[in-house]
Amino acid sequence: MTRAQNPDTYPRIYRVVRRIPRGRVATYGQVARLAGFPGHARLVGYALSALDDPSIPWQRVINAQGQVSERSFGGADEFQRELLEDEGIEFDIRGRVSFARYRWKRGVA
DNA sequence: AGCCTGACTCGGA
DNA sequence: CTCCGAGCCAGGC
Repeated sequence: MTRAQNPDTYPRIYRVVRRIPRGRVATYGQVARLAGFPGHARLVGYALSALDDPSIPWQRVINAQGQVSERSFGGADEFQRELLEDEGIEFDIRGRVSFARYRWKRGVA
């Protein structure tokens, strides 16, 4: 069965994202793995793009390079960075965050 | 059905 | 460290 055919797929992803603490970040691949879909990072990005629930801290999910992924639809990436900076996360000159300092270690918050 | 695209990642050059 | 190509799933045409 494909993920989309399973109505529980997106909720599982959202449940994981919801556990990311304030001031921490996780990668798409990390979320996919924790949700039970190892190797399917794109599925997470897809699920988040379809997200409409404001209670989900989608801004804490970034790519494996430690950067906020750029959107085709303008502004959302800048908004995401602002939200993260408000949580105390710092970006370097290249727009990357330090995983050593901010990466969410599942459960060990 | 085939082809393209996108909020991705990884390994090799 | 950066750049490419391949592998990945879902949606729209």
